[in-house]
Amino acid sequence: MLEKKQIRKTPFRQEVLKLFKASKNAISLKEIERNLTSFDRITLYRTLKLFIEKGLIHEVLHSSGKKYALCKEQCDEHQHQHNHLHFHCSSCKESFCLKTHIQDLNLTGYIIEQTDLSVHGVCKKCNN
Amino acid sequence: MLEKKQIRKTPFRQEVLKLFKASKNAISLKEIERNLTSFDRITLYRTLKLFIEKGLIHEVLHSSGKKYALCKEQCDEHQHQHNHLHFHCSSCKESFCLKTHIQDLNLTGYIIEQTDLSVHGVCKKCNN
DNA sequence: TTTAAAATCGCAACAATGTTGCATTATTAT
DNA sequence: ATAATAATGCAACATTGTTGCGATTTTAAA
Repeated sequence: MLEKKQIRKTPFRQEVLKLFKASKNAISLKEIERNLTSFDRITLYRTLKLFIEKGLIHEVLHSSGKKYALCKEQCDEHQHQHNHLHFHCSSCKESFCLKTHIQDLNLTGYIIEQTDLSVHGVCKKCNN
Repeated sequence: MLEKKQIRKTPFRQEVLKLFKASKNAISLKEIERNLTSFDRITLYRTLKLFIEKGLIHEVLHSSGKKYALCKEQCDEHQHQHNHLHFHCSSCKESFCLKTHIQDLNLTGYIIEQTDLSVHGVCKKCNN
């Protein structure tokens, strides 16, 4: 099992991971719950938290709630590698609106209503 | 007042708008509450919701909560103009992980730990 | 300016979600 | 097999999001 990300192998965690592997897209908490035969709300909460910390999954944010998805890249407990026009500083908690050039997204066929580019990290001020 | 976005002018709303104008960066709900002399939680909630609907402010999403900021562009009740690698379809509610070329963000001085590029709209399937 | 219709406010109440502590149970390594 | 360590499940609580409704305020028309 891929559980060798320093995550202890338990039946519940394996079941949750299985769900993620079977999902093509990001899934919401409710979708996860709906697909579990039985579950404890708190345990699931902690499982997702751990998976995120260990770099196994990452959060996908949108206005009406979070979704979760397997990390496609080499994420670990120190860093998630996924790509904001809003810079969120984990040190000072400020959110900076930074102007950045974003090339045209070639999303032909899609209707784009709103887009968000966000960056987490440490800002200039805190990086001193 | 800028309240001519079809928003009725009330003392409370003016006070909230004033806060936004005085804020250089996006602000959290708690920061708003902290800067109001007195407030009703529900009224504030509805005020923000209205401001967003009318295109006066927009949400800034990050993992540990939402922040809010004035819209810099010509947003209205039909569209917010701000810029995801995750595509959120408002029709089927799916979140697609789309591969997109993102140019280097020239954020020298910043430590980048995690970034998210997200797009809201209607996906190919639903746009038929 | 007065007044009536329409919208907002503020409160109660509740739903959903996030979080911690702790005793019990399961997992891992010896 | 067993002891140390971690995970589980429950209670309890905190935070946030949401609706209904009567009282109040705003707006616009008389």
